[in-house]
Amino acid sequence: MLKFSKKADYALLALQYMAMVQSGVDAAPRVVNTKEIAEEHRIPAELLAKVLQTLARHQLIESHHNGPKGGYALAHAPGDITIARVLEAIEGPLGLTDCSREKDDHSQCEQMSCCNIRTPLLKIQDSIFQLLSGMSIEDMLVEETPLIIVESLKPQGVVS
Amino acid sequence: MLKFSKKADYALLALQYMAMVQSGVDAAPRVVNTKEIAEEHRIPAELLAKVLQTLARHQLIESHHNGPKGGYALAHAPGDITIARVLEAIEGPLGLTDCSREKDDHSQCEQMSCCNIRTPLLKIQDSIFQLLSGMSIEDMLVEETPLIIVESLKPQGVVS
DNA sequence: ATTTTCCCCGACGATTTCGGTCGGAGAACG
DNA sequence: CGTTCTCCGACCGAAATCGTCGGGGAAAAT
Repeated sequence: MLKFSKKADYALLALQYMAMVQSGVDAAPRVVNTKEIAEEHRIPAELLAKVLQTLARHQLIESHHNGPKGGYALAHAPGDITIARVLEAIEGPLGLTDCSREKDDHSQCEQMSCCNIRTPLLKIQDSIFQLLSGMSIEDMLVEETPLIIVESLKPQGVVS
Repeated sequence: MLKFSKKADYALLALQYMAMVQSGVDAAPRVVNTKEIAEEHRIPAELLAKVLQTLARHQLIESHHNGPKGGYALAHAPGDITIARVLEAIEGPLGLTDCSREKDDHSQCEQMSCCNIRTPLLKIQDSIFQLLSGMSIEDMLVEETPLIIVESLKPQGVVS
């Protein structure tokens, strides 16, 4: 039902927390560890650990494995970490249809050479991607979140 | 990765085909059967049958079980069948987070009473819903699909 | 009237993904 | 030097999904 996975939820939760810590009173690059985030949000620590290392592998956060004082820190400014990037890091390249990112092999969509819904779906997909790229971790820090309006216009020349 | 299920794809394919048939030369309420759609799009007939049953149960199409001349027909005008309705019929109520449609029982999100990302995610969810509600089966009939632009503005009083 | 063809509904099995858990390597601190 | 803490990769069960099959009812065609 077009739902985020729990890993994606945990990733956003963790990133928001890390941004909140870093943008707080102490601007120093304080490092937070997995356990702290897990206890703060009441989520299983082991799973969060895996999520965080995935984020680290995709360069969204930096891992400081310095023993007991180790942990993670944001690799970029909160405004540069968009939700689209987070989702792509966690759940792979996002796309509504299977025939979105397939240019090398024409395996699946050969069945749909007669596919009439491809183009409009790609339009929607682009719009969603644009939407997710327009919001970043920084926008999750303030209480009053930014407003996003979606305007749908049909340029079919039907100027009423 | 924010992907449609195959059943949803099949549903959209079938609805577009039915609309195309009905809006074609013969405006008569011609009835198409499952086998015809399945062969036209090279998809397994049994699964498509189940999808069509679901769509009929949700009043999106009407079933005419009239023996060999039976089949399905759209229950509404193509412009009234939005993608959001189709998705909700196939995959249940759509929502990005688990805590979207829960007002009676506060089971899950009790863990996230300290959830700071809820509000912005709900905003995104509303935008996506608005997006999916803005496009209908009718928009999938024309070659040049309508354009959907997403505008993200941040009314934080920062009038630069 | 019989047969065929269609819609309808349930149950079943296989495959993939998701959620969750475990033990191992490396670095700081006592 | 050993303990403790961290990150890291591999592993496993549970669950949803995709696809299939068979039974039943009703209307048209034969």
